[in-house]
Amino acid sequence: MIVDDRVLHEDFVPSEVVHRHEEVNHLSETLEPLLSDARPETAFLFGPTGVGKTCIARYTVDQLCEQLPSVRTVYVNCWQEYTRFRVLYSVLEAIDRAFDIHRSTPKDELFRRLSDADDQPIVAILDEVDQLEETEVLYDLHRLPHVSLVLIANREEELFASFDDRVRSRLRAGTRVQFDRYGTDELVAILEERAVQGLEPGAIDERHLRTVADAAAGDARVGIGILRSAVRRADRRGLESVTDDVLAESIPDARTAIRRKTVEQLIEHQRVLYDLIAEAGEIEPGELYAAYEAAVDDPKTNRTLRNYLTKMVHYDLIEAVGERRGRTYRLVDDE
DNA sequence: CATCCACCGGAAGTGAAGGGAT
DNA sequence: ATCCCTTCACTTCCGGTGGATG
Repeated sequence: MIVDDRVLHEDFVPSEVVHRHEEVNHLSETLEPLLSDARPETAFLFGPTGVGKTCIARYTVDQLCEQLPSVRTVYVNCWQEYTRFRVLYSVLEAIDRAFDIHRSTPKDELFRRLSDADDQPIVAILDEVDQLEETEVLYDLHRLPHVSLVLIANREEELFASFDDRVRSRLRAGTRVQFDRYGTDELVAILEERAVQGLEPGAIDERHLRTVADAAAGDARVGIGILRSAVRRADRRGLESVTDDVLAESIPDARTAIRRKTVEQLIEHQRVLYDLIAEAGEIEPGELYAAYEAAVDDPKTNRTLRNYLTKMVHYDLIEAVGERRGRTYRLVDDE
């Protein structure tokens, strides 16, 4: 049933964009000055998850590369690379200037090397930039005339709130591209395109795609996840095409899969906290700390737990209700 | 109303790990 | 082999805040 597995992967970049022409144009206009050797403004892509921000950024930058092969491009996911060092390192790595750089290399050396590498323009896509812990690195990159930035985040206000003053004032100018939730029809078209490219003809019909799109509620990532899960399930059962039954089983499956993936990224002690909160439903900090200390062999300090908890709130896994005294923690409910 | 005090989170310090220089 | 330097996860210390308590 599956012809090309990659197409059903969420970070696949299609060769043709189904919707979002307007957004693509807006972004490519912003980057256009590069063609005449000028420096583009910083571009911001805002919108909820699964609306194609990452995909459109990569697609547009790829297109630019075809017109202008000399431009170097970097994609950095700030969820993983959240320190100044790691971001700078990722950029250097992408332009092949990362040789003999290691932990003991001072950060300023990384920056110096990057500013020396000004023979070719660099376009850096920083995804999930609101996860960045050392936002000064944006100031660093912005200072370099040969580096252009494409910054991706969920909400503008929250992103700017996390910046320090210097970064905020430098980046206030810049182009904003807003992405809205897909409608069902748009999502069906996107899924159809993937099905055409990745599946055997007739593997899934339009009616089922519509069901998938409805269940995904405007989130293409969830939609593609459901599609992938349904097709695999049907394949395992030796079916020729996706049926109602298979689809019904795949929907809840794919919905929790994304969260599960995030939970898996947590380190052991964070997961203990997560499980304790899940078990209690809702729990006060004092009680949570006590339960944690009882649950593990070598407990971390209270302060470290608070760091873990704020991180997990950031990841949208748990939610803190109330302020200071009287606060409780609970899991984020799945609408 | 005054005073606790549970909790939050910033700042600075510690020590392990990794690697260069000598 | 030794010393020195870095980053990074964690700890120690502490000031601020506002609901709880009498």
